[in-house]
Amino acid sequence: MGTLCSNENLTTKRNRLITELVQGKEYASQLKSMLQKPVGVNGSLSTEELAGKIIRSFSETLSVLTCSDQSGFDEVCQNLTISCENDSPLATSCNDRRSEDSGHSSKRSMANRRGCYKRRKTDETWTVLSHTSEDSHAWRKYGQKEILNSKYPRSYFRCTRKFDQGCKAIKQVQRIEDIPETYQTTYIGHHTCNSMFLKTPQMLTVTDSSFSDPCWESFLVNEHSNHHSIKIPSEQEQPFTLSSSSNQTIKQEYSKEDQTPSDLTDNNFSSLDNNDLWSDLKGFELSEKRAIPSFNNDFHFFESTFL
DNA sequence: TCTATTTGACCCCT
DNA sequence: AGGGGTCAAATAGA
Repeated sequence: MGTLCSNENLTTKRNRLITELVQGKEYASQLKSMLQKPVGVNGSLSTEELAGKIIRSFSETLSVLTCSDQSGFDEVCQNLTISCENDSPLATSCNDRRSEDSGHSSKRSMANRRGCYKRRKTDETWTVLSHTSEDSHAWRKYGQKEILNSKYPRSYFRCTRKFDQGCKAIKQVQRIEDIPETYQTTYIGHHTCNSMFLKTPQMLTVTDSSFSDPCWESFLVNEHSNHHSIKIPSEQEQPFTLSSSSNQTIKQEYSKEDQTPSDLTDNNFSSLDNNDLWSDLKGFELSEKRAIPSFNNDFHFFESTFL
């Protein structure tokens, strides 16, 4: 991934994004065809291989968008009309002071800490409401806070891979008092750790109960640009079990984890029409309009991004 | 002993 | 100034 963050100019990055996304779409289309006619379609790639390629495509795309070349990322964000709220840099040398401190037993002086604190809200954020605060990723709680006018405290989690793989994903979980047994989970930043890729194939397994659960509710709150638009999924977009059963292979985080690019699209769709990248993407649109398999939110959102 | 969680304090941001 | 995000020592648990 690190090699992806070289000094590519904006045009190069854009082309790479387009290529990756178009490729991913094509793979998803193939996958759908294979699922419809599972026996001996084309005889080329297996469903697993296709799924892997799709995942890889998204990963490449995300890595381009979130690479350490902050200026490039900002440019891409702006061209995507994403409000990244880039008044402050996302990743400064001080942004992750804990990692700098890891291994140091002595307490840092307050003078050294001053000015190093950076809020993470400038990262891409999205919010999910669900009946559980759990998901497929390994999180480590690092704080809890009583929130004003809120009955329940807010818990703060970071990815357990933060130190060994530098994953910057964090989440905040707060129980909603108005809605029983419902948690609002705010994810900040994407997982860059490998655990995501190791677990991803599991998202293909969905239990029937997860589809039929009448109590299932989940929707996203896009916080870009402070536009808190709520996306209420269709029935097809309710594929994941939110129960805290032992089978945790399917969790909502898969959907929101990978749907972020489309999340941007869903909520900022109109604004994209006027930028070059969107025009380019539309230009790449395949002639054959296919529905992406609904068993997977990721694919569905992927489709909605481009079709 | 190691790892995870709790919790009070610190500090940034609005 | 105060709310909220993070740190890190203390504590709990495996």
